[in-house]
Amino acid sequence: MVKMSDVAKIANVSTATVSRVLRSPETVKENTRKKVLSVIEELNYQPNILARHFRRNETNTVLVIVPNIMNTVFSEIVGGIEQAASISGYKVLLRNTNRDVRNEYEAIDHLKQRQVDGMILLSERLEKQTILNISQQYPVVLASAYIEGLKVPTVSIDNISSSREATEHLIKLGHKRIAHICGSLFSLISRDRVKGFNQAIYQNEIQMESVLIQEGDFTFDSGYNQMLKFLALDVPPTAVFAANDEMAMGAIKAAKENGLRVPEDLAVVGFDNIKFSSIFEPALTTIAQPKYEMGKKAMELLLEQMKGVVHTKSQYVLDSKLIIRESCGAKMAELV
Amino acid sequence: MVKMSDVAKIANVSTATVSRVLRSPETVKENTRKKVLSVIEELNYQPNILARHFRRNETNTVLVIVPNIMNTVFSEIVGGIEQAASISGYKVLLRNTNRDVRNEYEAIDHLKQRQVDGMILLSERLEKQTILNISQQYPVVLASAYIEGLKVPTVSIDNISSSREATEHLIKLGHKRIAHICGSLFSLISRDRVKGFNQAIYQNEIQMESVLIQEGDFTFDSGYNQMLKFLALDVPPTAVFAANDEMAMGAIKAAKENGLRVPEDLAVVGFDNIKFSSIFEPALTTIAQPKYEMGKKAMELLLEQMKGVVHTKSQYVLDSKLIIRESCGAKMAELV
DNA sequence: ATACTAAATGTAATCGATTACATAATCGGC
DNA sequence: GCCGATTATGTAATCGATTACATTTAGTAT
Repeated sequence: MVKMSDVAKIANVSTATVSRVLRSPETVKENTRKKVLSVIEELNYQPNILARHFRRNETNTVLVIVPNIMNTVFSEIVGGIEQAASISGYKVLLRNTNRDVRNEYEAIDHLKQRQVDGMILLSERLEKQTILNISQQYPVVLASAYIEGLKVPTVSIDNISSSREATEHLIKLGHKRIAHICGSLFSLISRDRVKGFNQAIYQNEIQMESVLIQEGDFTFDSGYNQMLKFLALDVPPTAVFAANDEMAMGAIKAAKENGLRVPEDLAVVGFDNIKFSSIFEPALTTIAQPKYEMGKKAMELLLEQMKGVVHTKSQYVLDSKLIIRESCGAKMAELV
Repeated sequence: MVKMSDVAKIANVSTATVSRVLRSPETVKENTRKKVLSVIEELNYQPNILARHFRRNETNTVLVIVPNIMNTVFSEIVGGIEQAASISGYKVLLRNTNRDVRNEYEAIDHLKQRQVDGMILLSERLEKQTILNISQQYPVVLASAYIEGLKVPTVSIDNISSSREATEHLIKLGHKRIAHICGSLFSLISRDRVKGFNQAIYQNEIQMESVLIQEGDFTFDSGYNQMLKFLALDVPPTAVFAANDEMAMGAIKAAKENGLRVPEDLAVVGFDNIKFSSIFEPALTTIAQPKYEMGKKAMELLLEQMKGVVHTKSQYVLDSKLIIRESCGAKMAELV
């Protein structure tokens, strides 16, 4: 392995100069710089990055903690992160937690051991206090979940308002009996979406029964199963708001299998706007999250933090948008 | 920052002993070990991993190069890689290339600079010779594309045979005019799938016209558009084999919009078995790739390579399987 | 030409764990 | 209790780039 001292010797300069040519070329006279560069070329010298990391105590790497990379919502956020990171010469270390807190703690060790310069947390199993602690010591950005009152840089959408908007959309279409299939309630996102749903219901003085809220786990099957419960009610709902698109699709499948037409007999709204929600039949009305942009923004915030920029603002709420397609019946209504 | 020498001083031993306690505890007497461990505990000592990486010239990190992490086929493979990696204490550095070769070359520099101990390549833009070169110098595993005659450890399915099987399935169902929507032909996978398609056609002495093979780019829209071309033919095909599920769905959409029923008027088979293919209506008949397992196997091979194990076998072909659902009409045929 | 400032380069310490080699402690057998 | 073998521990060099500080060179004004 060619090392810096080899280059220095042949170029007839000191290693300090070689180092400067690489890290702050403007401080080296042009002649010298050219000479050094040509020797580097000639010897095909590659700096030992590990030595640099060690000496500088930084790695140009960020850790991304994801519950499950196989979920398209997360993989799109990661896509945005990766894009922003690589533009700035940063690398992305990916850690799947499979929703196990122990894996999250392990991941935090990477931070403590300086294996990464910062961390983006897409996960939500850690205690509020733990997150606060580490974010006071290391650059950390949360993405996807807004935690009330937590002064840690966060990129998210407003889950409460979006859910309210989705639900109000159903109310405006004339529905009076509206159900909600929420995600696992240990997740803050799910709780927020329930909150928004309830706000819409109460503000519009719609009748509410607790049986009209059922907990799923964000999977297609859980959407299907919870819908079956609704259908078994004496008076089933005429509209369902599901906390994500997958469950919305499951609910629609259950409805169809029971002879209901969507949207004619049952209106459905989902959340996330995953790729397939437009392909699905009926095309899903849903709340679009700017997933890729959330990732990008999160990485940009992290970059600034790592540079030492201190933000007064800590919560970045990106715009979400209700996308009206077929499953809610609005388009059908227009035609009438 | 507490360092090893601090621990050594307080425990009244040398740094060598502390290091041994951490790296090969069995070589240290129990008393000493306990004493050292308790001091480590007491001081809350965290070894400086960067120093270790530097000294040992290894990082316990592998690089995964992916065309696009937002594509579920790749994110599932990455899921398998991550799982196998974290079990063995390895970290995963993720690099999206967006199908730009320059990004692949950049990624290779990481290997040369020893920033990672090995690499898994899910991408296919590099020259055969380039891949061979780097794989002779560093631990490398290819996943997803089998490159004929290339002696580099590879995990893949048999794309040719699988395509043949998919096509023959359509032939057995009585179709005589079968079309193929292939993926971008710069991709080896696409070319292999075309090959398998052709084999089935010729071996069964089915009529063939070159207009019955159209090139898409693995997107829903391209499937839709190519299907429109087929529908515009004087004698349109009665069956279509698409090189991935997304294009199959696009094709089905186009068919439906033109008044055809699937599978009654048009049989369709896809490839990949992405999650949504079972939800789609009609549920897609498709070739299931063991994506997660491919990732896992690739990582396991890489781990062995990094340990120095030399394999005589270099191509690992995992089982793929034809999953018969609704879109091909086989179930309908059974009922008759 | 001189004196002074600014720019360019060099010298050598430094980051902290690992490990080859050297030394010391322990054990077993007689 | 002594010797050789084995096991445990210590000493100190080492990995290679970075950078504080020292020194030299170039540039400018008088």
